[in-house]
Amino acid sequence: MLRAIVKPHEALSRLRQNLLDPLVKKNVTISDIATQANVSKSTVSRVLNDTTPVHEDKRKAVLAAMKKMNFEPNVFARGLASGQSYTIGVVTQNFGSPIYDAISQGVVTGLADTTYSPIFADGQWQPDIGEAVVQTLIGRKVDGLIVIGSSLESSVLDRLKKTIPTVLVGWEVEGWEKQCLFIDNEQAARNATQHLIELGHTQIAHITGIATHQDSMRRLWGYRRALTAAGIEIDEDLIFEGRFDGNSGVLGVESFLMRGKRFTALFASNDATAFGARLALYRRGIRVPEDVSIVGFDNQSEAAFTTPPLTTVRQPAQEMGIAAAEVLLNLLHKKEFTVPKLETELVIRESTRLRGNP
Amino acid sequence: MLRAIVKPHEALSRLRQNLLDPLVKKNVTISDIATQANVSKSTVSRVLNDTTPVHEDKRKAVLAAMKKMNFEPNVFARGLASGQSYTIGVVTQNFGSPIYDAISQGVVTGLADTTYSPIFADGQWQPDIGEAVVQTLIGRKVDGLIVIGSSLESSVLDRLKKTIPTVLVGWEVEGWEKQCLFIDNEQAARNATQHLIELGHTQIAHITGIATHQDSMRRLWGYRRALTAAGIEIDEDLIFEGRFDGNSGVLGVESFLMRGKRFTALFASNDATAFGARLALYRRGIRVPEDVSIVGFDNQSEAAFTTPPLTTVRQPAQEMGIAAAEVLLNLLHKKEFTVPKLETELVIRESTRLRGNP
DNA sequence: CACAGCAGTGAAACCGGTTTCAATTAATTA
DNA sequence: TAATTAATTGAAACCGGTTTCACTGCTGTG
Repeated sequence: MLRAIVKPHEALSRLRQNLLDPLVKKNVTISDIATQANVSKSTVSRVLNDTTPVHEDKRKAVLAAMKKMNFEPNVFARGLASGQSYTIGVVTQNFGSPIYDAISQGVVTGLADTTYSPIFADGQWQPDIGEAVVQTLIGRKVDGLIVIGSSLESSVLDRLKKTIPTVLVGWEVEGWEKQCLFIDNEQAARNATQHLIELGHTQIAHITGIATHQDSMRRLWGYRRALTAAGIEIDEDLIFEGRFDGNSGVLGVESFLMRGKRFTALFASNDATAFGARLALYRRGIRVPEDVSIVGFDNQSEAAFTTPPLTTVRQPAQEMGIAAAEVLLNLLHKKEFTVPKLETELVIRESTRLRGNP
Repeated sequence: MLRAIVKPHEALSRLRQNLLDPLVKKNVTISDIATQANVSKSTVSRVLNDTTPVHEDKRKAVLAAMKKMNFEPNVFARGLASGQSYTIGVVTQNFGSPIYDAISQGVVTGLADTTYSPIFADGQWQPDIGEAVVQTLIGRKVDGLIVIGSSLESSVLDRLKKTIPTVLVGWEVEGWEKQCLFIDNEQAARNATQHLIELGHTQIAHITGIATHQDSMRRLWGYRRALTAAGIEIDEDLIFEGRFDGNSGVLGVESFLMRGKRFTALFASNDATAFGARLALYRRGIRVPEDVSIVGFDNQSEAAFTTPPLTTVRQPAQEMGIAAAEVLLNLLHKKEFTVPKLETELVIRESTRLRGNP
């Protein structure tokens, strides 16, 4: 016994819609499916979300109808009713920086084939912009947040923690152990410096990143620790405060040279800085690696093609992004999980070699 | 005469909500504002959207109430009712490529301070992925689309054209003149090659990008035109098919050298390729620019710090992104506008110089 | 002075889903 | 075989806005 369950007003509204705009492909709604499959809206919704058991026959009928009519649930209706948006907000420290872009790309990969989509926002290196941007994302009802780089102040973080599931990538924050992905910058920097020491260098310069930036501080710290551990006295004049960009590399080297500081090796806080440093040396006719060895950090794609190819620390950026997506997904589904340990790797290329005669 | 307009069920539901979850900051809705300002929901909505004139007194009352209660309209409810999402979908050719990232960044900038937010998706260089990704975005009810790079097939484009306001950036498509932003790749390539010719070079090699890619074809074409115009015969053996990456640069140069082809200058289809080429020359002990001059394309940030700094064609990537956002906004608001003309610029640095003795 | 026209407004329908609640039916237990 | 329990299911409320429609005063016109 078939029944045609059509509410008077629903039929009317659909009719009117079609009359007014006959060219528009009418949107298939859950009600259409219900009619087609001869069940109620409720049942269709149940099949859709798998919340309550539905008799196999009906389930099949519903699925068939959905397929046949090419049904796609309306995200707004769904969001309004359920409160979920299936959207993840991603705040990046800076759009266009190789390392943050790579992490972002990882997030995209990690979210592919899930029901969630990322929506990106750029913190532009400024915590207050970051805060505003988070606000916008929350206004857009994102289900979760991934914050790349130390783009927020701790007060904002505290608030976030009780507001919305959040994962931090690329920086370590106390109290966030379960939802925080980062590499051991200090150890990595130590390894990098150690590599130079093992090659016989003792006069090793360092150009830092943005001084207040966590990565920068830890890399500087690792550099110091390596030197100290090797019994090499730290010369503060061989440390230059940079800003993570090519220009800092140029300025740093210029500064050392103008002050007559001697050094046979240089550890740069990131690859961009290393590129700049390499250029400054080139300008002075100082050879790499014959006269000065250089180590960078990040292993951005260009590092393999500089002259000479740059020895650098590889960050598993892509993997971090993927892992961040996974952790957040687990958080959202309240599943148990452990935060993966992320390892860096020193990629030895041709910008470093045994120290020659001083 | 004040009236307390509170629907029984609304009051009840709010009460229950608060009882159940007293810690949760209850969401302020349009009804709350209506009650507070002593008007109807309709009026609040009118103030919110400025659709129908509202008496000044009431408007003020409503605005005051909204401010006082810190009201933010629910995007889902709004989207469901109005059909607008205030979201722009951005499909990029490839996440992580400097040039596309820069355009994306421009879009972000262009959309800042508007009511629209971008939501990004990565086409991963593959048209079919691009298509899927567009589908997802449409499923998310984006109000408009920005497609960066030639990431879609023309059949898909045709469909898009009648479905949703779309702007194309970084590629030219017939029939899309009013909503298409691109640079004159051919002219730019011609200028770049011309620059080499003016420096006295006649044996000028070229490494292309992905052969089927529009940018690549046009740059190749510009290269040919410049040579022909200068009366230089084109040597097909001096053209190598690359893939827009560093490795292509290495392979290209290796290929020329192994076949004993002589050249004193090289035009690379992009900077990444130029970097690779420069490395290959370095490996062979061939100097730049003394023995070989190199010109790249894109002016990505690293180009200024290579040894020597790379002469290259600057693309106004950021500006293109900004312009794309503007054009789309105008499209959405059905405003008149003209598509801005975007100019490239040859940035002459130190990788090119007068040809020495052959 | 009667009537058309317009600014302003509230009630209620509507957008398209989810979820609660009660009812129906089938299966299980005593 | 009667009573109880579990599995399914539909009706209706609800999410929070927008928009249509009808109605109230006022103003302008003849």
